[in-house]
Amino acid sequence: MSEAASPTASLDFIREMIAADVAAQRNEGWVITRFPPEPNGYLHIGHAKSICLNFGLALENAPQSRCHLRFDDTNPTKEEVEYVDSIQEDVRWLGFDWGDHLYYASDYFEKLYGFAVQLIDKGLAYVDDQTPEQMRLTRGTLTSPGTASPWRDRSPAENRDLFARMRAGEFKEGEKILRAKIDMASPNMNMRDPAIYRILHAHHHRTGDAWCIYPMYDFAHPLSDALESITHSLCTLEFEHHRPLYEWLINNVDGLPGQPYQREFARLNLTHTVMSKRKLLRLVKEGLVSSWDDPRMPTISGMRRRGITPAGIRNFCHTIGLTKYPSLSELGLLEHCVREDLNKYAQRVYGVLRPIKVVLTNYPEGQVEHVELVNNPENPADGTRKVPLSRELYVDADDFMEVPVQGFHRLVPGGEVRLKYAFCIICQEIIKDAEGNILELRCTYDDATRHGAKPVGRPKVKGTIHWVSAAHAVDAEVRLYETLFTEAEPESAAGEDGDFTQFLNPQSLETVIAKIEPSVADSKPGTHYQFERVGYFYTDPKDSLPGKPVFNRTVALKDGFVKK
RNA sequence: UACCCCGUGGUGUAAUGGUAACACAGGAGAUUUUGAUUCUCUCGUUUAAGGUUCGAGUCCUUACGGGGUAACCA
Repeated sequence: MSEAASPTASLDFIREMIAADVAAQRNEGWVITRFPPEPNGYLHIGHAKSICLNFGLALENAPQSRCHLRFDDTNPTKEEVEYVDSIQEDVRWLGFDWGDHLYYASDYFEKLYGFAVQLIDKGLAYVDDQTPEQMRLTRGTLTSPGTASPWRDRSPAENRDLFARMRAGEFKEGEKILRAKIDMASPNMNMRDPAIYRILHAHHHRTGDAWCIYPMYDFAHPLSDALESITHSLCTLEFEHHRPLYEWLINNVDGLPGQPYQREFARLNLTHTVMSKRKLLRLVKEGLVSSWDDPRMPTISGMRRRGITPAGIRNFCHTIGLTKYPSLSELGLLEHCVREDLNKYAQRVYGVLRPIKVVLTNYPEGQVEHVELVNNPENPADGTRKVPLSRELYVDADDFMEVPVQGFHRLVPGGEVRLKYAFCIICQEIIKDAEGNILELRCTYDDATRHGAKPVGRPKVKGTIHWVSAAHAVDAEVRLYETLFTEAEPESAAGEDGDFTQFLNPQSLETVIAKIEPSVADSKPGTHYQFERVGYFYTDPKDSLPGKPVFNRTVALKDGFVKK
């Protein structure tokens, strides 16, 4: 893959560590990583960072490497098959492949149960009868140690019996819990006898009703990693304090096939959006966006629907690097990566977003000619296409100014502009209705300025604009997206008690009926285009129909024209 | 007010004790029948104070700043 680190490029701290492990022949030089989502929601661009890291590592360290996709499905009350499916689709779409290595933590429930019994036998786990409330109270605080549960010193035999009865369904939820016996006075809250198995009389999307006790993340995760012989377990910074517990389990459970270790990196933060599942859910639930795959959402499915490309996302993830610094990346960088990708292959077409009619008064009525346009100047192999041209046209309202500002060199009254690949026109007259709205521009064209012709003694026409033939143009719904939020950091701007939704951008979606050249009328849903001089657009995979196309603006083109 | 992690241009990263570099963004210019692309130039940086050293962004100490942590969530 082009974005893979070249041998000369410097390594981030994770890759450096892994390179050292490989050099030292740790695990015989194997690098086995995993991407371990909980199937309780849709993936977003933050997950993409982790996906690119874990799957990227496998690619970079081939052939002694692989990356597993493992669903961390240990909480049946939150998980659904729908998410299992969408996550797989998203990872594949991003361009990665787990081969045969698709796993579920729930596949290990029996083994995990055995490991818990092992800890009980070693006197390293006990069944606690305290209520969740009592446990919270006796755990202590950030500044004071916790106190031991009265049940902390039950014998292994009693614990084993109780744990078996938990599994058998003899107790109600919250009545009993299995805890690791570590250190109630540890400054690390995670080491204060963490819960490792709880009672949940819930239906699991894969194991059905086979279980009524489920392992906690802190217990299941390291042991699942070990069972899959994962060598490097990479997660985000908020799990840093869980590392001692991760290592405690790896060190205290016997018979593990692998000895993984965990390292943490900073999660992705992006300007002008929110990333937490809870907040994204709120946007969907309150109808502030249309769905999880609303093109304004930072979800993978939303970005896909918007026309953001996998390579664009991968390059973005590569460019932002990997550190422990809690950075905030600019949305503009993602947009740059997407433009850079699309520029290479998106076919150019003409689309007029805000049409103004132009009548060429000296062009023969009823005449139609076909102008040859280049499909992609970046790639001549893409060839050309013919686009009809006639007496009545549409040009973009943005390309006309009745009272031009300084530096504006498009169409102005009495001024000349080039219709790209056709000829130059001069605006002779503005026709308005009673309210003063512009109805049409009456222009004359100059046959001597046809494409390729180099008339001598004429001042160079600075402006070149795109156009469509009015009679031939097709109406298309075009969705123009802006940032979802007006603030770069909506959460911080809202403050502790504030509501981030107050910074929702009222202009984040504008729908217009555009006039597009006829060649894209039957565009296949899911096709990328560059509307010349305007931006990159994507035929909406859900709503676009042949003959009735719908376009989403992926990202606008950079506009070098700044009004003074 | 406990513990852990982190501080390099506006943003994101690099420099592995030896000339602070790259990308994005911003600015200027060239090219251009996309005000795009491409190309050139430019802007601007080691949080602070001590210490170690011939030499510190890098090692040590302290301060300051930012983030994280007290689910039977992951």
